[in-house]
Amino acid sequence: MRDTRAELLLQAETLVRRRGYAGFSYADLAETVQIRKASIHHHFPTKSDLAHALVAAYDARYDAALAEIRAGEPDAIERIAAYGALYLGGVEAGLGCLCAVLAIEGDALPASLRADIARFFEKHIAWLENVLAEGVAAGSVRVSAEPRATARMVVAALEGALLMERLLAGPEGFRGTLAALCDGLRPAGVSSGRTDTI
Amino acid sequence: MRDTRAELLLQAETLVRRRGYAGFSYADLAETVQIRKASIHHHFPTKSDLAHALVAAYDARYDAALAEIRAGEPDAIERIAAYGALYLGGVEAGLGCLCAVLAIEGDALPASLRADIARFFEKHIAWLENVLAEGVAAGSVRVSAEPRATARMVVAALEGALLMERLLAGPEGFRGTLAALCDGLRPAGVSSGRTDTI
DNA sequence: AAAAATCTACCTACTCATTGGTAGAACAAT
DNA sequence: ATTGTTCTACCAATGAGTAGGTAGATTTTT
Repeated sequence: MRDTRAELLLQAETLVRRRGYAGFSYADLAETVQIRKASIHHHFPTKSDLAHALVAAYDARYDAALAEIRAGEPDAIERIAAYGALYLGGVEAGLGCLCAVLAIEGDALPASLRADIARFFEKHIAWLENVLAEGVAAGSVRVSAEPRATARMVVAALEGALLMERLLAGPEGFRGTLAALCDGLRPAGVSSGRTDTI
Repeated sequence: MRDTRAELLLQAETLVRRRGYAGFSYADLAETVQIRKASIHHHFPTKSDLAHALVAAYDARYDAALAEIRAGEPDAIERIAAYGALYLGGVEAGLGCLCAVLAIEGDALPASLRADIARFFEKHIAWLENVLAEGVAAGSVRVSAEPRATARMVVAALEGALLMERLLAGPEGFRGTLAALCDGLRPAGVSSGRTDTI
């Protein structure tokens, strides 16, 4: 037995992340999943239904990952490094962030979808703000501005790096940015852990 | 007399930056410029011709802006703040970065266009690397990793912030990220100029 | 347990608007 | 008179979405 719905979600996600929301069609998806176009409409009546489902699934996966990082990693900088590593998978696979893709086409999207995407980002910012605040309290993080602004900056930097390095230097380039980002948050004098400088 | 070509470039740029490359059509453009669809093809035979012209014009404007910043502003951090302020215009107008938009839809674009976009980003990175290196030499900038990686990080952070804050907190949010970014580059102990903390 | 009704998943075969793009005529400027 | 610009009038292909039907599994009724 084959879970067509899950297969549709999987393939649609990679199509969107590769070519954008407006850049892929039900026909494309039908071909990669080996199903008729009309059958997709059975699972996802409209394209924006599909988009909503994609964001929900993507968001849920990130939720799980964030919780796991929080549970498994005590150090703030390491948490951020682990968070950054989540994006790395996208760079390696040549896929943009689903929500970044949708955010960019925002004006052509239904408002409800835009709200979902906004929530996705806000959630990440809140998570990071928390991580940073704990790190500051523990003395393992040096934040110049308020943690909130720094949290926004971290998400922005990673989203931007994923966007850019997919075209430029690939994983190599992304790792460099991640290292620079983490180094900037470390208290003075402490060197990086990833960029085996020692 | 009316410069139709320039008008087409201007309106096409805002359309792309608002809705994405695949998300706008010659019909849309024709309507906003008040011209027939076929007349656009006279100026830009194919859609990718138009895209190339858009990137070229955009790139040229940034070239000019970067040169002006370099000439008019001696301090490295202030240069970066001024560079960031270029993006702010986009946030205020609700427009994404043209090259970010195109980068995201990369896989659906002609390779030559992708090359143009890559060059755009590389140029910015090189410019920032230079600014940072000079700043380090002058003692006005503290770079933890190599300047090259930090330069990539700065572009990524600004591109990401533009992408994100257009949906979230707008100019307010963007300015926060820019401030956090600049603060992170300042030598220890020196506070921000924008975030009137004092 | 058998029969009837319903549901799920998929199909073929459309609709109809929109897509990028073309051909060739009309108009405008020099 | 020629060149550059815009037009009308198309085209074939593709877009999302619909109509209506079929095979098989499940549930409900008897």
